[in-house]
Amino acid sequence: MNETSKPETEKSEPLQRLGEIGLSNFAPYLMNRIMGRYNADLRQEMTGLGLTTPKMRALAVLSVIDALPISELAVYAVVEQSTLSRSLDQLASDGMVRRDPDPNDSRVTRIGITDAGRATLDQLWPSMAQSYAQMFKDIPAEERQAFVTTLQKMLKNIRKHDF
Amino acid sequence: MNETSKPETEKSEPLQRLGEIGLSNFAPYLMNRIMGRYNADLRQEMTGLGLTTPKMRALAVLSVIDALPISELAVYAVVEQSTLSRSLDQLASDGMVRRDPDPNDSRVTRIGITDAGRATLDQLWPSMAQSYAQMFKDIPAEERQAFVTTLQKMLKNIRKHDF
DNA sequence: GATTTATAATTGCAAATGCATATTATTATG
DNA sequence: CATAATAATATGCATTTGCAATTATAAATC
Repeated sequence: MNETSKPETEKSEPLQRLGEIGLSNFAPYLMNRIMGRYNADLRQEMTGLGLTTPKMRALAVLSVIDALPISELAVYAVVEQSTLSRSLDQLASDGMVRRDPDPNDSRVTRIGITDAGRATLDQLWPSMAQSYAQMFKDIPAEERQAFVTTLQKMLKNIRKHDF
Repeated sequence: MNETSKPETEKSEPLQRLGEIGLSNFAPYLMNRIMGRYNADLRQEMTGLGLTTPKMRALAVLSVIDALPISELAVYAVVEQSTLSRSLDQLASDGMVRRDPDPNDSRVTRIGITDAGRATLDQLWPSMAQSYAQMFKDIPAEERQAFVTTLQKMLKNIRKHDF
């Protein structure tokens, strides 16, 4: 038996509908809404730096894990492969990344972030950190940690790759 | 003094960088990545029903809160106003929503979901519920509840409107 | 080792997106 | 009560996006 805070009038249906759950209790809705705001807030800053969301994400990932194959970068950065390909065109022509051929597999292109790329990301980082702080305002460290732990489990549950 | 589970080698910097936090500890990254997968998984199902992400979100919100002004629907559905306007054109011509003039303010158009709209959403719902279940697989009810509670706080922290 | 199958990356193209602006209606101000 | 400022929605337009197909390379199978 699973206990709930308040006993419901009915036993659980085979499939509870969204109206019954309510938007504000439906985690995917809340997450989409929060990230929508976060990303929209950031877009403004990015525009000033000549970045789009995919370009920013690519740089952000590369600042942590450099020299990734494009296909892996697409997964980490959560950007469609074809979109990423074109974003990399722009980043490369702006001197923010390099395309290096993989020595072992000539199908693969590895992407490296340049100093200029890091510098641009550094300019954006304060805004990202600021939005991050705003998001977690008044949420105690313990709760934040628990939240991130749950997120890590969720990612493991739904990701298609091992990274 | 704030205590952490393990004492770090250094006192907290004025601005910790992403590389130091690590992607897998950075909540916005994890959330974007999880929702990216969730949305991409759903997109496939939606395509078969003639829906796009904005159209689906509009229907999902309307299934819970009907007769919303377009501007409010845009906030709830996390879709740009102009994008939503066009999505509603399509939904209306497919008979999934109605545009009703607001009796008190003739600038406002209120959107109502039709039976056909509900029926389409019902067809999609099993996939959404399935992705939802997959996301929270092996995560106990208590932890899910705590997670949602944190999300609700976060939304309150970053939203621009009172709803 | 030739042929099939699978993988990485790019590109053509139609559709979707977001910004800035236009249009219409409402509210606030002088 | 005329006029200016604000608000809701729609639309023009350039850019971005995602899907499907293409190209090039590698791995698997016969």
